[in-house]
Amino acid sequence: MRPRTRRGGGRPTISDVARLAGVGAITVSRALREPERVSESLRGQIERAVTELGYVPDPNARALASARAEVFGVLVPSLTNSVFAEVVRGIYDSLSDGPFRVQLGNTHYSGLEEERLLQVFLSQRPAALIVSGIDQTKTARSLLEKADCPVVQIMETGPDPIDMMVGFSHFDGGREATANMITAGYRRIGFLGARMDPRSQRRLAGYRAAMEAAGLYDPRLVNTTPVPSSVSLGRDLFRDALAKVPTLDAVFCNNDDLALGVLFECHRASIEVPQQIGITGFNDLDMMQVAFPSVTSVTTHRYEIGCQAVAMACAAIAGERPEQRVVDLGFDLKLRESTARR
Amino acid sequence: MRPRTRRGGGRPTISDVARLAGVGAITVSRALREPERVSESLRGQIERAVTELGYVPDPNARALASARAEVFGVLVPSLTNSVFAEVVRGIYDSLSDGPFRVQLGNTHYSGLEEERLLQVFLSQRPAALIVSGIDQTKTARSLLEKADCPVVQIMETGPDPIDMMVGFSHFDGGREATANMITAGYRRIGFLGARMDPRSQRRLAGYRAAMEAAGLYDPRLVNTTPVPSSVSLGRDLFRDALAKVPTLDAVFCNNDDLALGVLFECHRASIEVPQQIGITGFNDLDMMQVAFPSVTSVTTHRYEIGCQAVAMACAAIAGERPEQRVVDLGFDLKLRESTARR
DNA sequence: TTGTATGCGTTATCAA
DNA sequence: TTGATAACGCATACAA
Repeated sequence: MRPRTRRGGGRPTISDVARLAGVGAITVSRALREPERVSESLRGQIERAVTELGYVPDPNARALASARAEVFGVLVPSLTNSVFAEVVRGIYDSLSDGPFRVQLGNTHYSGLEEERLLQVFLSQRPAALIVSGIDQTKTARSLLEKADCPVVQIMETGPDPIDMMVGFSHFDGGREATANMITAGYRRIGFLGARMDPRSQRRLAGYRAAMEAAGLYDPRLVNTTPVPSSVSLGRDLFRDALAKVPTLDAVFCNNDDLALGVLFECHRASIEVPQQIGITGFNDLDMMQVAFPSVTSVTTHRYEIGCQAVAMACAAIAGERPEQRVVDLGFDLKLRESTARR
Repeated sequence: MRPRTRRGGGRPTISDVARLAGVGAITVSRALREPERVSESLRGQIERAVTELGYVPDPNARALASARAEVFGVLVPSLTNSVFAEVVRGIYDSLSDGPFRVQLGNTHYSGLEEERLLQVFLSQRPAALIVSGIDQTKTARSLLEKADCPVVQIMETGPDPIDMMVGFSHFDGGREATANMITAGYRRIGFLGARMDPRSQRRLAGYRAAMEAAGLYDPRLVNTTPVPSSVSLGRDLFRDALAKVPTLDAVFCNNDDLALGVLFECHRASIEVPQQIGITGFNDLDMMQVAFPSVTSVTTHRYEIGCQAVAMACAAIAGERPEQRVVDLGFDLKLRESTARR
């Protein structure tokens, strides 16, 4: 019956450090978290003891004792969609300095999955939560409202934020992209959309608004599918659209993958871009400006959205009142060869 | 002086459930983790109590008490590189059923970053660790060897695994891709490489082996840069290569981004593919088969690597001895129009 | 199969 | 500025 058996596997604890430094455990704890509240002499001794023992705080014990984990819960609908991958990268990069870890969840574009993951995340008492979009289910929204931590909705702006928001207007993006093609002289402008999540729906709404304003809207021009987006799907949707409306003279694509599929299909079928068909994409991936012809697209500030979301959450954690709860990072319509008719 | 103040914010605890169900706390704990070890009648009462109270176990308390967090630490060099994004997706999907969470870290292709993150991850006592590549620093390798949890190295196979491995041979991939172009009749085959991480280096080594075997190797054919890969970089590297070796008649690209950049540049400069220039990529993104002309590439089983890594780690956690510690998932060379000369 | 006592490593509370 | 004590919520060890 060994009374001093350590279950944890012999890692040095805060008490070991305290003993070596000749101080109380709580003083070590403070020296680590709020160094300015500990006298300089003790601080030195403690730092030395920490180094000598190779002490690393146990985040689990810390979270249990303080009822607060140093974790940012992040919920995105997809890990491979490069748009979200870049947002996530922004979040990680912004958080890499501080004490916070990231807990990433993939909702697969499902509201129910989001609810489930929210429950899991909440059980850890995260320091902040970042969720994608503004269309949470009633249950999810309620969970987020009750969460006693900052919440940032990202990717979109809209009315009635749960707490804070960073994003841009997908409706405006769709409208401007479409309006530009109308200005360029295109008339039978099709809409190609995959997945059709809420943000895609709002880009479609923007397209429709622009088309109706010009008296050009025709429901037969709209081609959508719930299938996830891909380059090959862009090709297929374009073929369908062309078969349905042979007079089609342009397409606004839900995203750049689709646009690329359209571009390749035009090459293959010897359809001239931008003369016979104009193309506009969305998100402005690197390849769009390299493509031949280069493709008009809507630049979105994805990485920055991630950074801004973290910045806002950190400010809230620090107790600062944000000057604005909703931040619109906007977008930029990049005009390129694919819509430069004449 | 309230003796019964709860610091944790009033969430129901396992004791609350136990009291309501009229059993001991430890029985609730068991009913949750090993239901088969609790009698059916008690199990029913406990389940009812859990539901009624909305009890959710506290993962931090659980980790502290058991000296083991239900967390898979995953280290990848990039979050946006679609190759790793898909591996990560495989990991997440495979883990979504069980109790394990994912702790994802971005090493930015830096060995030092990897060491740092490893320290952070290890402090949580993860259930398993998944790391990318086989070129860990000495320190990192030592940390991994001392970690008392399963370790899986992914993306590559090689000798001397730390614990387990899932991947394929990048050398063979590069060699076969190159050999195919030689067979197709190309002679002045250039190598285009970005980032040049260890896996890229081995693909280059495979290229070189194939070229030397055919007596075609010429160092001036090799164009590499430490700059991260992108479509635009592919275009630039190709221009450089062509300027340096005007007789260039094919390129093996480190990855598909570069290959796409080459393809677009060929379109722009009216260089015929595959007649004047043959192109082979690596990874076989969806777009490669849709491109015009379609692009030969090496399919790698990224999603499956993630799934397999999780499966192996879970087996090890369950105490099963793996039949093989190193799993080679191979690759497939997809022959397409871009190398179909004649 | 079930329960009791105790420990996990840290921080909050309150007093000195 | 520093420290003693008592949680935090759960699981291990052992006994019944």
